[in-house]
Amino acid sequence: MPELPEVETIANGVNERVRGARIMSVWTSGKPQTFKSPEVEIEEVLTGATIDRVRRVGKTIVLTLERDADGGAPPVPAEFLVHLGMTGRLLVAEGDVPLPPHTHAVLALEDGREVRFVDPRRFGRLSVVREAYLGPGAEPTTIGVEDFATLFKGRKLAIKAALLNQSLLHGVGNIYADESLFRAGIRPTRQAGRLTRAELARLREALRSVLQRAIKLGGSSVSDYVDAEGMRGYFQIEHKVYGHGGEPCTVCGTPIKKIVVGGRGTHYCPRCQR
DNA sequence: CGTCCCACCTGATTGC
DNA sequence: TGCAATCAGGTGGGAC
Repeated sequence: MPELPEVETIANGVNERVRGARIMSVWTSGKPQTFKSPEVEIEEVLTGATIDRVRRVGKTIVLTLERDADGGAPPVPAEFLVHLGMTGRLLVAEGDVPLPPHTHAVLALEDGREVRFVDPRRFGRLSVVREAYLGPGAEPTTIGVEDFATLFKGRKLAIKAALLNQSLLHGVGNIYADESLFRAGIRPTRQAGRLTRAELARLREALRSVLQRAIKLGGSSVSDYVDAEGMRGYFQIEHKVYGHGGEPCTVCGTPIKKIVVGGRGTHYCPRCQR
């Protein structure tokens, strides 16, 4: 479901609500696939900890934890990592509101509220790490033009597939890959290593502006995405190609094509994107 | 190592 | 209406 702008919206929302709150108890569902760290370890690290802050790294929501030194506590620093997969949600709710189906973790806070992880398809992952989490790749909203160009040098795969590779840039997913390639006028099937300097510069700028605009609008709500407060985003209104296969291009009127690149549905304008 | 493809899940939508 | 096929915002592992 969520890419960088959606994850950032959720992380910021959760941060505002639970920053400084203390976790009194933890419940986990026991679905093994959901937990990248052992459930007992997650429960042990989280229970009694204070949430120092919540931020986004790539597509991962990171909760930085703090503990009193005298509590028989595990070593600081510790971070709780929430990856939402396709359908994951991280919600803050009053404890007396019934748990939605497919809830896999509940952090009960001191004041009666709960942080809940809900994920029907179970592609999401929860884990704890003992050091500051940096993510697998470079940050697309701040990367410089030189570093951006270096990422793709000598690569033979399609630029669309390269944009989705989280160990190069992290945070870019299917929607924003298609939308940034459209705005940069680059066909998704082009070999990454064969883009010109000018095209790479355009792509970096398009990516950055699309991501920042989407963050401003609270992300894209394609089907059921909602932020920590249950609010939808509005960037889907500005999608030019994603989800518009067969419709006329807003720039030239040519029908938008939908093909498969790197196993993912890929939308582009055959006239505007070369 | 780089690249490709599929499995991992459930639910919504499409098509017969 | 009913049911099967198809598709979905992501990743990670195995094959080559």
